[in-house]
Amino acid sequence: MKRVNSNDIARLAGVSRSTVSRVINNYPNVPEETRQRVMKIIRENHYYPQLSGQMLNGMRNKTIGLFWLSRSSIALDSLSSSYFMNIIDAASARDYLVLSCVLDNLTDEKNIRFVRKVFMEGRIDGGIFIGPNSNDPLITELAEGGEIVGVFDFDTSSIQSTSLIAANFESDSGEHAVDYLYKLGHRRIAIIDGDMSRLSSFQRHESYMRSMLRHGLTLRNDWLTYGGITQKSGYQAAKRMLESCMGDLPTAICANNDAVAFGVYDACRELGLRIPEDISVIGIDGHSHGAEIQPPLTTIGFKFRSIFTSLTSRVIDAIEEQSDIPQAEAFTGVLIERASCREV
Amino acid sequence: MKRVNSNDIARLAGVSRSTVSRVINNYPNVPEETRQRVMKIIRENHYYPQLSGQMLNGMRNKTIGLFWLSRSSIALDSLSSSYFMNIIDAASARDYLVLSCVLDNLTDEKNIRFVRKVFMEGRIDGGIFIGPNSNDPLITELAEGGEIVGVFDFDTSSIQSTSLIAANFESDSGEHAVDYLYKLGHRRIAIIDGDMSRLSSFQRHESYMRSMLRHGLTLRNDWLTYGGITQKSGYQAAKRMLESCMGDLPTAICANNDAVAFGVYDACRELGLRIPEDISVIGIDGHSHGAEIQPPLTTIGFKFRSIFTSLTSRVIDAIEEQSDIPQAEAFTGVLIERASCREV
DNA sequence: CTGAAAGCGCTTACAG
DNA sequence: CTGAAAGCGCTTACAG
Repeated sequence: MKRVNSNDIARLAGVSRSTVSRVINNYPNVPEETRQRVMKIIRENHYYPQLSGQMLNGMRNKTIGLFWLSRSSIALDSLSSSYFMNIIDAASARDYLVLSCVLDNLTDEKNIRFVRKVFMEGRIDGGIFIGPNSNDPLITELAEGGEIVGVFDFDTSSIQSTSLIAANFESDSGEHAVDYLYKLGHRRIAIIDGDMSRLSSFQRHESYMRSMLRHGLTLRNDWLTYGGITQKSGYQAAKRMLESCMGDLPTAICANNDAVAFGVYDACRELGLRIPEDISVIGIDGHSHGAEIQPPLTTIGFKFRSIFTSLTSRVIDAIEEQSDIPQAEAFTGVLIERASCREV
Repeated sequence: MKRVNSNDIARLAGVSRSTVSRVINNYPNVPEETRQRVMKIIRENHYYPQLSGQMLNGMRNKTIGLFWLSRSSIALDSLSSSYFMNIIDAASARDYLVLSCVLDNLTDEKNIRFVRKVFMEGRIDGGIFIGPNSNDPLITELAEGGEIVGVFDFDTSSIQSTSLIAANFESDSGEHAVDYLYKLGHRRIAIIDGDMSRLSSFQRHESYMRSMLRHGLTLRNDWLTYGGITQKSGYQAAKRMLESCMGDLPTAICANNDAVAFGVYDACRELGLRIPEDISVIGIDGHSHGAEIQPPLTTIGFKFRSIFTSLTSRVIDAIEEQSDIPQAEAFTGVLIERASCREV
């Protein structure tokens, strides 16, 4: 059962393959009558132009690659699954498809070769990376090689290539968090940092510090600790930190993100600390789970749908060679005041 | 900056394009020395064969389409996000990529055309559908047209095409649930059904009934209700059902799946019913969230990773034209006894 | 407005 | 073991 091709359609419609192609690609110089006739034959015979033929002529694939890094942190996270949905939706709205890949890291030679291959084989018109280290060399290499690359949470300052497109968090969410706690009367504030190789974690760290210094608060070593970006790492960091200063606790904890804050909840529960009675907790992200947990988590919330829609659609703009595409956009967070922080 | 092609490699290596192709495709009749020389040139020049050229010669794409149905029920569900991961992993282990599409339904003409197009354009070698109605005509059409189609939770009994591959739940999970409650002494058992157009919901319904009848239990209309497959629909169904028989409550509720069970929890909380003191609840699925919720949910658990790995790898087997591929596999659930059911 | 022809990048009988 | 040639299914200058 041979699949019908443009030759068959041409013959059946009594035109040349050129004309069939013109109809398919909506060339203006085809009389309406011819167009209708050809379209009818196409429909009747269930003809679908083969992508491979089209691509060989330099046409676009209409596919973007989605590269998810650090599987462990996203596996069971509803926030990631909605990221994913947002990207598919945004691509779909532009008539693009999404090829999804999950990678543990971008450092193994095997993974690097894999990503290069996906780009170079002509499978995708561009790619989006979620969760890479800031300044990852492969991403830079691809962008400088002219590939269209979108990245969530990436430092573009050192890269000139216009084919690198980023969507980032504002750089001062940490300040908002500390300022809010300060306003509630907190002076004894602990900080759990994330993964410092990620732009957002680094920026949050820096902006916590800025606000602490601005308010003249003491940066106590036993109240500062490195965590990670997962709930588990937040739990471990909080437990370690709180146990080390049990007689002299902070009154509030800034968690690098909401998942880490959930980990802080776990640690507090285990140590018998009530939130917010004994200790206040503030996150950053606006994870939907934060509204369901007890007590509901106060956080700096972001509109992830907008972030990913913007990123995806700018990547597609770049693929379609539009001009004046903003290379990096930083999104603003807003305080979502729930019940995990109290006045002191 | 022209991309290097097989001609360039041939010239640089002092061989013909035929030989370059033979090296790339691991033909046996190439002397090791030649192979090495060609490979070296390929690496040095960062040559990647264009997929479109290869496909035009009938080679495989090494891509499978993943069609997620009923977006609403999967959007924020960690179970779905792990389904997804399992499929990508299983495909990746076989060197296949996954093109992901999300669709509300398979009934809109627009969606039907979209799916047909993805298959027919030659983008994918086969596809996997998650969450379609049992007996969906499009899936039947594709399979009978010779496309390789894998489906999760699908009735294959009326379809002869060997290119249709299914992974299903065992048909008697409902019996396990009711039998367990019976063993705990429950005689007043309520049932919340799911979406009867899905094979699993229908089978669970039937097997609840079977067990109820076998034990001689009364099927009371006010204790039977239709729900859906989401937490929200479970909440609504449970609330409606419980409110309608407040003076004469069942002692246990069988929820069509774990998400529905979570909805039952919500309804019970709202109505002031304690689980399991006032009413026992049992789910089906083995959702990880069930272990975290209070009280931890007793359920019939499935190994989703195995289900999706099996489905994906059988689809790839079919793509690669292997023989004796099991067309439908039914997976067995095991009782996970937690704290939501008590003895009466 | 339209067709014949060239060409995109590959693979694979075929012939040697 | 290897190359020249045909061909996969399309699009697009080009010429009319």
